[in-house]
Amino acid sequence: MGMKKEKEILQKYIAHKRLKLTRQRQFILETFLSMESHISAEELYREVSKREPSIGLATVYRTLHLLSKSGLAQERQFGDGQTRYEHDFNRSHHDHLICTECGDITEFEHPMIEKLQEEIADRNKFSIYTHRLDIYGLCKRCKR
Amino acid sequence: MGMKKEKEILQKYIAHKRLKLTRQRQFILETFLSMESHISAEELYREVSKREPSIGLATVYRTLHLLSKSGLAQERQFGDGQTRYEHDFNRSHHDHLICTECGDITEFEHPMIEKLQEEIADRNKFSIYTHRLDIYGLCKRCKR
DNA sequence: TTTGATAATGATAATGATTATCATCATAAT
DNA sequence: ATTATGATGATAATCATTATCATTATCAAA
Repeated sequence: MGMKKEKEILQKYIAHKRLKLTRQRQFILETFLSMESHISAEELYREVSKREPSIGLATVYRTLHLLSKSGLAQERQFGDGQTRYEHDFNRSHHDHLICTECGDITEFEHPMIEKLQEEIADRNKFSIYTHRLDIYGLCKRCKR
Repeated sequence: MGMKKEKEILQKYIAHKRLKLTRQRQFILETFLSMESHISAEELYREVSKREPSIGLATVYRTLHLLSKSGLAQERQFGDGQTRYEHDFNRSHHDHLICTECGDITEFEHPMIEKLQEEIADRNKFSIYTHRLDIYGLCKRCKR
């Protein structure tokens, strides 16, 4: 699997911050990358536990924060009560269609919407740091 | 204060569902309407307690759910860990600019963005139930 | 390559927001 | 007024996440 670049990024971040590269962090990163995007800490923990039962839930949480800070993951809330983490390496900004029936999350990009947002920010003398657009409804499979 | 209409709506909802119109529910609604939008349950509870210290936090939570179901309030998450409730009577859809420095929330409307979203939904054979667009950054006061 | 400083781990207690429980009370229809 | 039942207040429970702490692992320097 092509996760060499991601491992390098983590190593670089860890070196820069004078942290330590542990067996657990490496394994959690590998597992994170092997799973689909938008997983919760609990889901990742269950997957990790299959092959490394000694790794604790707290370490999964800690590592997810680390991945977020190093730019490999992004924390997001979709309103189901738990934080979800999406892959964030070499990804351009995108937004989400969330199916309220099956929980499926589809990503999309729309440059024109971004442009219009800047317009609004200007009008309000607001300086944008980030944004999110979540569209809730039924995906093509669930709307019968 | 012009909250006659809102009281009627609550009464109608309560009658329809065969619930009961209590002193607490009326007072919580009045207080909710007298405060600015986007408050948390805790904030509303503190305000309510000033004049009606006997009203419990659980009742505030329960009443906020009731107001949401009756269309007078809308629950929203802005990522600060607590649900916020906005006034939702006679209001058209709008989105939010959230200042990450001072917490200020400004509302805006942009019909063109709505249109573009429908386009995306069509393209994905997705049927929209609702959406939210939150723009995070610094408001004009906080960006120095 | 040992050593030593210190970051990381795993287990688990703590937290904070929200919800459930339950005995008692209030409302509204009879 | 009576009564059936929904509502309340106090508080225990829940759930996701974070903090604590004794122990272990990493890594840079000797």
